[in-house]
This record gives sequence, C-alpha cells and structure tokens, in this order.
Amino acid sequence: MATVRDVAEAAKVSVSTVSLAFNQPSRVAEATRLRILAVAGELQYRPHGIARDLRIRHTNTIAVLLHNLSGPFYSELIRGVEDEADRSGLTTIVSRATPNRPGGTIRLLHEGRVDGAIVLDPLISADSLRQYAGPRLPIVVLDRTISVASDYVIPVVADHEGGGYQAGRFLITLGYQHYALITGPADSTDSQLRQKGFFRALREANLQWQQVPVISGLFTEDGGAEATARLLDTGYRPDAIFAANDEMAIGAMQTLARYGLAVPDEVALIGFDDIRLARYVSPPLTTIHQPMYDLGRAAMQRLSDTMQGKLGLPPVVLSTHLVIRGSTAASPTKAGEVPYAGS
Amino acid sequence: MATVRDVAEAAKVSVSTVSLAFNQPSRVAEATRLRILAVAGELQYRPHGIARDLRIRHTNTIAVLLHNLSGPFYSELIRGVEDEADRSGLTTIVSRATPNRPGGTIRLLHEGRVDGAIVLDPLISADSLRQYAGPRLPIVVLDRTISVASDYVIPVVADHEGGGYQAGRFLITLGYQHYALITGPADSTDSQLRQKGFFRALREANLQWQQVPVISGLFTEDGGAEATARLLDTGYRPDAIFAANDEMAIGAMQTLARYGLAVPDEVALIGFDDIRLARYVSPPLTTIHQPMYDLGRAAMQRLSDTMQGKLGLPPVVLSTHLVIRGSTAASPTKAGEVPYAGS
DNA sequence: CCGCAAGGTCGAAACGTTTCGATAGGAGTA
DNA sequence: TACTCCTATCGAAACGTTTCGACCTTGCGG
Repeated sequence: MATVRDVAEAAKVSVSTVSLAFNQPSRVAEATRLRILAVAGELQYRPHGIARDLRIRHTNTIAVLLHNLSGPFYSELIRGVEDEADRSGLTTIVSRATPNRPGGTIRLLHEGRVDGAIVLDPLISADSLRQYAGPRLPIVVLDRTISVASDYVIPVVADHEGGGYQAGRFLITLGYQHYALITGPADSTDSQLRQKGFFRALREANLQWQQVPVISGLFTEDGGAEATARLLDTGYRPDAIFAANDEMAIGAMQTLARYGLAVPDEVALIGFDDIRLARYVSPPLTTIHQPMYDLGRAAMQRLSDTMQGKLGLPPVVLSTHLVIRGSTAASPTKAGEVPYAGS
Repeated sequence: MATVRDVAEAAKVSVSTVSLAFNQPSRVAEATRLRILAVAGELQYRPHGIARDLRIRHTNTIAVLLHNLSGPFYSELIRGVEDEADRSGLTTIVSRATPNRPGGTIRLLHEGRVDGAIVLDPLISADSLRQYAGPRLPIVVLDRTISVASDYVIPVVADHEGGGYQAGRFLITLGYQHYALITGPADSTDSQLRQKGFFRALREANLQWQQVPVISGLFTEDGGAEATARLLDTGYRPDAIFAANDEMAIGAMQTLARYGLAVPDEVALIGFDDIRLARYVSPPLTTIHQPMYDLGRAAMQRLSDTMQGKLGLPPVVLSTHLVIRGSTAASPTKAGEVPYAGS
C-alpha cells in the first residue's frame, strides 16, 4: 500500500506538501498540486484512515448499538440515522450491543474508535452509559429517558405515554368495556409509559382502570402468547386487549385463536410499534405507529449538535399515531356484557 | 483520557513497561505489574485503540456490508458471523453498503479500517470488489459465485440451483401441471440459479419447461405483485407459481387475491428464502429455506482462514431445504385442466 | 572472586498522517 | 539597493501505542 511518503518521493516534493495538496489545495501551487495528484493516482495512493484518525484525534465515525438487528423496525431507524449522518460527513457503523463480548461494545466505545454513539438496548445499564459518555463521546439513548440524562447522555424518545393514551382513547370510542393489558418486562420504561397513557385514557373516561388486569411478558411473540394464556386461564374474558408491543400482540393473537376466541369479534387487540408484520397477520393488527425513521434522524441530529458543543438542548419527544387495521372491530361489542365466562 | 504515559509516570516506570504489563504480563515482575494495574485502574486508563491499530498494523475488525438491514433474514446472518468472529477475537461492524456515499464503504474498506469484509450486496460490482480485495483485505462474497473468485475474493453461497430443484420436485410430486415463474432482476445470479434448478426438475419429469412463462420482477413485494399482474393479464392461468424469493411471493399472493384466485386451491405458490413473514401471511407460504445463520458462520470461517494465510480452500455451498406450509395444497389440482381462462 | 546468564526494565524507533513554524525566493515598494 | 511581504515549500513534532535491542542488576557456578 502506497503511503504519503512514496507519493512525495515520486513527485519530488516533501511529505507535507503532499498532505497539503489533498487537504488544503489552495495552499499549494496549481502545477505541483496536479503533479502530486497524478502521481498519487498512479500509485493508487489512499490515505491511511487509522493514521489520520490518530493524528487528528477523532474518527468521524459514530456507532449505532442495537440489541438485535431484526426487523425493518431497526432498519428504518438506521436509515434515518444514516441520512442525517451523511449531511455531517460522518460514517455510521452498526453493532449488536452485547455487553460482555470482548469484541463488542467495549472496543468500539471505550477505545476511542468512534466519536459518538446511538444506543437502543435496554441491557446496557444507565451506569455504564454514564461511564462511557463524555465530551469526547456523547451518547444518544433511544429507549429510556429520565434516569440517564446528562450533558453527554441525551435521550431521544417516542411519546410512549401519548401512544398508550391514543390506544386507550380509540378502544373507548369503540365502546369496549372490559380491558386487559399485556405489558413488557417490569423494568422497561417504555412499557410502563405505554401503560400509564392507556390508564390515563381509561381514567378520563371514568372507567375502572384499577381493576384492569395487567399481565407482564417478555416483549417477544412467545412472551405475549404465554402471558395471554395466563390471563385467560384466570377465567377473565376481556373484550379488548392492549399489548405493549406488536410482537406480544401477535403472540396474543395465537393464544386467542387457541382458546377459540375470534379477533376482533370476541376480543379486540391493539399493539404498539407498527412493525412490518403487523400488516400481514390475520386479522391485520391495529397498532400505534412509532416514527422510527424520524427517531433515527432526530437522534443523529442531537448527536451531531452535541459533538459540535451545543449543550443543554431540550429533550426530543416524537409523537406516535394510531394505525387502524382489522384486529379492532368497526362495530364494537355492546356495552354491558358479562366479562367473566363460566370457566 | 489517560494515556500509557500518564500511567507510567504515576507508577514510576517507563512507558514500555506499562505496555508490557498489559500485553506480555510474564515479562514484568509480579510486584511492578500489580502496581501498574492498580495505577491504571485508578486513572481509568484504557489503551487507545486507534494508536494501537496503527502500530500493530491491523484492526482485528471485520465489516459486514449489506444492501439493507431489514429483516431477520440478515439478522440471522449477522448472528452467524458474530458467533464465529468471537472465536477469533474479531470485532464485527455492520454497514449499509451504499456505493457512492462518501462516508460509507470506501472509508471502511479503502482506508484500512478493517481487516476483512463480508459482502452481501448485488450493487457492488465485481470489479470494485476485486480492486478492494487483497492479502491485507480478503473479502467473502455471499451473493455471487463464479465471476468473482480469486485468492482474496471468496464466494460462500447457498445452493440456489438445488433449492430451485427442490421447489420444482415438490410441485411436481403434488401433481401440478401448469407452471409460471416469477424471477428476480435479470442480473441476479441467485435468481438465475433458482430458475435453472426449477427447470431441471421439470425437464427430468418430462414436462414442457420451455413453455413455462417467466416474468421478472424487482425482488420486492411490489415487484412481485406487479410481475404477477403482468402474468395474469396475458390470460394464462397457472396452477402453480414459483417466485424467486419470498418477498415477491407475498406480492404475488396479493395480486392473486385481487384477481380472485384462491391460494392454494386455484393456484399454488412457493417462494424462496424463508423470511420470517412467510410464516405469517395467509395462507402461510411454502418456501425454500436458506440457512442464513450457517452462511454467516461459514463466511466468517473462510474469512478468518484467509486472513491467516490459508488460501485455495474449496468453495462453500450450503444446502437449502423445503418448508411446506399452506400455500401449496396437500391435495393438488387434478391433471389436465385447461390452463387458459377465457380472458 | 570473576564471569555469565537470566530477569527486569528502559529508550528509541516505528506505524502514516496532519500541521505548526520556519525558510527561501521573488515581487513589489520606497 | 534595501526593505518588506507574499507565496510555495519544507522539516519536525505530535498523535498513543508496541516492540526491538540494549542495559543494569543479581545470583549462581566455577
């Protein structure tokens, strides 16, 4: 691999002139510049990124750390990040954030290989985030809010609470009466907020939100299926279920089918996220759409701003919206039916 | 950020001793080593990865370049790569391979930021691959085969031809007679091979494979829908369609529904890839499963071997298998029906 | 008591850039 | 002619490591 020194010798100039020719073209005479460029082309010279990064003390690279890479859910997010990163000339690399693998997160964040990070992984603790983060490595966090904020740990979130509220309102206007909630793991802030919003809607409508059963599952399809089974095994028969994410809603759908309960005729179902699958299950899933692309863009913007020293910007909260599909009935159950079957 | 020099001073030893303490512990006296470690902990010292990489002349990082990141399809692949990379102590970073973006591929591959790459992106030309690749940057290619091979451009593929054959055999044993093919873009080797295998099955069964209509689409859901419409608009009514990937098969499913053709009763449908969605559409899609996880592992293995100087290994071809779901009938259409409707 | 090997430590060079300050030459001005 | 001021170029230092060869102790055997 040709180095700047090779080019310098071949072009009969000093190393610094070659570097200048590339980085500050105006400072070297036209003739010499052309000669250098020609020689460089000849030798297939490419500046060595690592050496450059060492010298200039930053990498122009930012990392996106994800819990897993499945789903267009994340794909959209990354597209947003990239589109925005391009505008600042930053390179985006994606990595699965596996806390304890030697080759993973640590190497990227802690060895100065990136100038910033966007993290979406509940498994990385707030503590380690705070420890990693600093003026030379701001971190945008996409899945939690209050607990982590500081000058260099910046939350960007969707309005989970508002989304939960939208779900609640919608079911209420449809006239459902007997609700059930399938939430995520207890430590998921997102899940808590969605639940909170949902209950707020119920409360505002003077419904007995305290008596609505809340079952928690794993945020996965199987988790949702299992949680729903636990719910139904109590004998309770809700006429509408709000699942804290689409994966669980889809799991719920399977369990409902297994129990012979028709969706949406006997039980309405609403999810959260609007993953691609939601459109394809039958019936298609009514859900709350999260603006993943916009979240990605906003995250990258905040990161970029912070990297340029703009501190103390107001937190970003993007709104969600309701997507009505077939898993909720246009004509709701009549009010007043008996919620408990004779199980 | 503390440097090795800071640690050295604080521990009253030379810089080299500190480095030794970390990298060749046996070469420094136990007492000093402990002292150094203590001081390093105190100062929160982390070696600077970039400086290290520059000195040792490699990065222990490999890049996975993907056309896009959607789908558990790629997620599985990456999991395979990572599991294998861990065993060699390599860090994996993923990037969308967007040929002409300044911050993308070029920076990663051409500026010496990675020691190897795994590429799955039909848009990167064989030429640029050959140009990038070399002893210091072997590249494993996952989506093409003959055209690119060299010592440092190594193909790892699924047996697309065999998969196409499996699809063909299966439809034949079910007794279908009037086939149609929805292929991907003309320049996709994968698609060609799948078609070739499919036709081989037909030929072996003495069926008129030359007369089977072949429509090409975009490898996307919409592409499949559109291609299917073009097919049906000719008036031809196949009783079985082989789509060269699942996305297109799902698109086809939609068009078939629009034309009032029931799947699988009036038209059987088989796809390729076994993406997650395949299980959820209705009817669930019969398809050819590609072993993405294994492909990822195999790719990483080959890469690692090549990086260690093992050249000329035999090409890797992993086999596919048939996954039977609802889009093909258990009881096939009777032979001899009229394939052309009165359109 | 001397010489030598082994163990422990160190200084310096190297990796390939960028950039600061200096220098040389030439043009313009007085 | 002598001075200043540009412009084009250069040399050297710096970024933070790793590693090679050298050096200095010690302890031991002869």
